[in-house]
Amino acid sequence: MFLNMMVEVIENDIHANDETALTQRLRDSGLRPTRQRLLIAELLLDGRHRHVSADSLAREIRDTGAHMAGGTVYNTLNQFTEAGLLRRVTVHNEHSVFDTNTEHHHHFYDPERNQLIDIPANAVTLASLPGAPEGHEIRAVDVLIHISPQDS
Amino acid sequence: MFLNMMVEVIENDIHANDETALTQRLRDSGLRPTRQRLLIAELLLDGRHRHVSADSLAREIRDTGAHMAGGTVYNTLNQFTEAGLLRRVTVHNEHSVFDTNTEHHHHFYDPERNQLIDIPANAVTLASLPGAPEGHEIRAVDVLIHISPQDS
DNA sequence: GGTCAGTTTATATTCATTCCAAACTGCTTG
DNA sequence: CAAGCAGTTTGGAATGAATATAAACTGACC
Repeated sequence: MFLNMMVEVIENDIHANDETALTQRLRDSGLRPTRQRLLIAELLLDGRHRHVSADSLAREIRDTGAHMAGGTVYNTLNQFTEAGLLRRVTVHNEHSVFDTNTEHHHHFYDPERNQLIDIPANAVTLASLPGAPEGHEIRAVDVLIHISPQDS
Repeated sequence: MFLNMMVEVIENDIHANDETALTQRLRDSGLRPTRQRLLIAELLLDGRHRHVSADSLAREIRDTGAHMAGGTVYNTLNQFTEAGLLRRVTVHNEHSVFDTNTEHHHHFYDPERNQLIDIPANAVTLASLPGAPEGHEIRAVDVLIHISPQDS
């Protein structure tokens, strides 16, 4: 009992700063700092820049020894994204739209109508691009401009 | 019977040029000009620039009165894309990756490893962008640079 | 016309994601 | 600090896009 207590104190000590900081951060974002949100925050919001999918994160959580429902992982990621704690990136992947315009060009994306609008390639000028990583070459450059109804 | 024949001849006449042109185009792309591929080609490869999803195309096909298996629509779209007759565009949608870097930045995408690599925003210079359509404003600009192993 | 590789078909399957109702838990209030 | 409630989590079912599969079909070549 005594031992137990001590352990708890120590644990509190170790995590005290991190946890209260993260707790505050969640609160500031309007999210109740629950056990599962804190765990995900600990894993993702440590300042390192990386890319996770719902699946890879779920695996990471399992590796932690914790259990979390799949839906919660999705919900949390979405909430964090909405709160600006994460950013959603889209990859050339399933759920595609096919363009009969095979010339090089770009797109506006209007999420309201789920609609794409062509932008001629020459309307976007890329003044500089980074070189591709060692041993790779650039195949294509896609610019997707997200638009939304103007704030009034 | 006679009437029937005439109708057929007329139909042949009307479509003769289009069909042989499209037939040729498919052949040139290494695709056997089957009934279903020709129908999709007729719908999509008429020079108009538009965006279709597998689903919207399937609906269009149904509206034509023709029947086509869902899988064939997917297969054909993929084959056309591979042949360069169409272009695949990805939209901010399901199947996402979450980025712990919420600063504005861009990505390399390496399809071999299905991996994203960050590009700092300042490594990409957008010299000019088109204005957003009437009543809309630009929310975000995502640049996705597709890379592949260097040709040797 | 017969043959066969290439296609199409219908169906089953996969996989990411969302939905749902019931159980649970942080927070506030008395 | 107990009670209650809104907000969360849970597990499982549902959805929906896309692919896989095996059997039937068809375009092209002899």
